[in-house]
Amino acid sequence: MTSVTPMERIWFIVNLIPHGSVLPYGIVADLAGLPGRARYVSRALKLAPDSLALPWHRVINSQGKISFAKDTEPYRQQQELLRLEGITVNAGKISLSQYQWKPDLATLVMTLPF
DNA sequence: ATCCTGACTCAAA
DNA sequence: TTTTGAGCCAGGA
Repeated sequence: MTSVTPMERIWFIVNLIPHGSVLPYGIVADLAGLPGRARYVSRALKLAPDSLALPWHRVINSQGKISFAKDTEPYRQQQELLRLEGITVNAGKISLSQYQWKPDLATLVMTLPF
């Protein structure tokens, strides 16, 4: 009996976000089957082992903004990683209508380990 | 159990 | 459009 923990579900979803795309915390939670737990997503990313090499920078908040204070190193790092994928931060925001990943749900569900 | 914290969200102002 | 405030929900002290 293999059990997939809530945190592992989140890591799984984040790992699926394509290069050049982003996804809000709340949507990641929804796709992971954990509606209403956006804050849990941020915690899961913080605790994720580096060995997983998750594309954590592709997760932003629902307002299209990076959720780190803009005068911090993590903020600058995330902004740079996104820039390398062709995603620009204008006036502190990222265009969700332009970059948000919209997976084919029917296909996605079949790939889920949960 | 109680209180505080946070890589969140939504609605109201 | 930006800022607040209340709501939210695990974790940790």
